[in-house]
Amino acid sequence: MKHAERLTANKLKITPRRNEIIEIFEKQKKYLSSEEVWNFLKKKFKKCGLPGVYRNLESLVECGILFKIICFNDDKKQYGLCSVGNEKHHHHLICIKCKKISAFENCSLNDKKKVNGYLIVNHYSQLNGICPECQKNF
Amino acid sequence: MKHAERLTANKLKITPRRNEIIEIFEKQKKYLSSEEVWNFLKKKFKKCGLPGVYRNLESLVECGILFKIICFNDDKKQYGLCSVGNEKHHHHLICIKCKKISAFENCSLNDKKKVNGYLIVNHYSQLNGICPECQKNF
DNA sequence: ATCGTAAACAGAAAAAATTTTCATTTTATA
DNA sequence: TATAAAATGAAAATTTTTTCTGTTTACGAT
Repeated sequence: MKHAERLTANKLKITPRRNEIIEIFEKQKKYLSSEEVWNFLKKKFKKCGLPGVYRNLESLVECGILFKIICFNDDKKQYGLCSVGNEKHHHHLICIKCKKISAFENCSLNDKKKVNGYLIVNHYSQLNGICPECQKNF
Repeated sequence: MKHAERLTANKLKITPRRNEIIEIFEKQKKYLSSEEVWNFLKKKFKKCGLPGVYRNLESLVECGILFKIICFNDDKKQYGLCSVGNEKHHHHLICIKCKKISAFENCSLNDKKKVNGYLIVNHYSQLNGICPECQKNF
């Protein structure tokens, strides 16, 4: 599913800001903070408020184009491009050195199952590691 | 390992605030936002600032007494009491209705050393569901 | 047990990050 | 085009973190 389809399927409009945000993530190939996205965006759009950036990042997460990094130490929220989309169940693997993102599809957890008597609705996972390139360089 | 030991092992001091925060979580038996903790805490301590609450919640997470809820929708940060401690590898299962917390120890990701060529450093997981009691009531 | 000290803790105020509100503009579609 | 829904920036509000300064805790030496 293409990005534009994904937007319209979620009643989100295709705007220059959104196209540019997606392009930024495609070029950078790593996860970015809201402020980093804003800095890139300001190069293209003079008038460009931070609230709009936050709103767009959230919208893009809602429709599955971006995802939020599970991040407990950083003071800013971090977002990444979801290359798999939400067709397949998967999680993300991130490099703690260079912030590169990789998909991880071998997840053994099934929603709709029961665990400890709980009816599972959904689950989150994230693997943090060091990518092959960074293993060489450090 | 007792809470007091856990604090001193991490060079954290045992203070009335911290004892009370731990007690609040033990009594409430569910996850709480920083502001909810503050509201409970103010009943015991007249002078009690919100920054101190945030600092203590973070400290208690660092030493493994509390943990942070992976929470993408709520506007406030949420914390829960970690009943297992960090002796055993485990994750948490939370009830999306009543906020109750349960531990989940059958994690298959634990033994993974390399995934997609990445050297795995750590990982986060959280299961969201509906607990047995809430299944009856809704 | 009591005192002295250094490290850790705490509140207040300020700063930073994020979200909401509101009025205006842009987009998609008829 | 005309219209309704969605998106936007600016300003304000809210949440979270940091800084600064005074206080408390842990612990060793009396």
